[in-house]
Amino acid sequence: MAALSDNIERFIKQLMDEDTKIELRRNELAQHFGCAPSQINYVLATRFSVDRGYIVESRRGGSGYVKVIRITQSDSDLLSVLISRVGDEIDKDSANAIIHRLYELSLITLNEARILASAVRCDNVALSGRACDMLRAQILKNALVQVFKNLRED
Amino acid sequence: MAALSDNIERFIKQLMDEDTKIELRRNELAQHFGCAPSQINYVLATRFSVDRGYIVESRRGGSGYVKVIRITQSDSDLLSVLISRVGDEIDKDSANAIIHRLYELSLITLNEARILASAVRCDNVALSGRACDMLRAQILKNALVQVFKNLRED
DNA sequence: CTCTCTTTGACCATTTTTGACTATTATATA
DNA sequence: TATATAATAGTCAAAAATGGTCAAAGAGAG
Repeated sequence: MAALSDNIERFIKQLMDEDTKIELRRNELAQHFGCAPSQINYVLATRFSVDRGYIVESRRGGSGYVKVIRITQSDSDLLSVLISRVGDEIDKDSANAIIHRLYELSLITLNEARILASAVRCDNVALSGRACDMLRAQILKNALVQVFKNLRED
Repeated sequence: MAALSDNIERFIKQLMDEDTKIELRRNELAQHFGCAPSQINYVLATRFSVDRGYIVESRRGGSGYVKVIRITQSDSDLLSVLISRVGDEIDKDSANAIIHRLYELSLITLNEARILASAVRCDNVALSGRACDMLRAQILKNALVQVFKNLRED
């Protein structure tokens, strides 16, 4: 069995037992487990992905950190549904429909919906239809993650 | 956990809580935080930039000082200033500084700031630096218009 | 034996912190 | 008044403190 990764995963989940958000020091953690620091990244990438209901944020440099945030199960389900719905490219109408839905579910406010819609408009941008759809998909997916992250933090 | 710079930033902002203008002694402040005086310059440069809505003035020599001034502007002025600041292309850090400023001015909420920042990230997008900066500028300007439109409606 | 998942390590990127050297200005002194 | 001195602040590059990436080696499961 792949003990190390599982142990690290368990350790992090224990830390999160009561809180939905914790802060780690990558190097400390690696030292604690006597492994390479990049091992921590591996665990975060494989066990704490968005699909599994987690969001990871970090900052480098002096007093840098790694934050792990848990989103609720139902939120995470919806999030992954929406993300796969968006896919690699999405046209403007479908994007707007998704934004509208988020608004109706009260997951975002009217202002947020408008900002999102404007971000996803992609007109005035010198990109051909296909490239535009791909770009829109990327922006929308980034924003979706953000929306759900916000939900957990409030 | 919080970095020295973060603490100094917070300290200065507390001093400015009610006033739009304060005066500091660089060396005193450095001593208070037990750090190199140039650390203060670092904080001023990274956290109190014009993009973030501050102006810093100083004078050397006997009874020298450092003044920090928060820029205040009417909304409509601000919109045009920001739009021309964004221009036809803008890098990520400057864009984030502007978003941060909108948040500090309470013109957008934290959630909105995050959505905007994510929309403007442009990573994962197969675009070269220059094209990316142009795209970012376009998205940001669209969103700015939206933000200020929303303001008028509330 | 092969395939996949894990683990490591060398190299990269970012942010903060410090220090040596420089520039400016008020004030005391000749 | 001219000059020296002390008191400030600024600059810039190096060092320190983090975290990230990616490809290759290792280990287990079938």
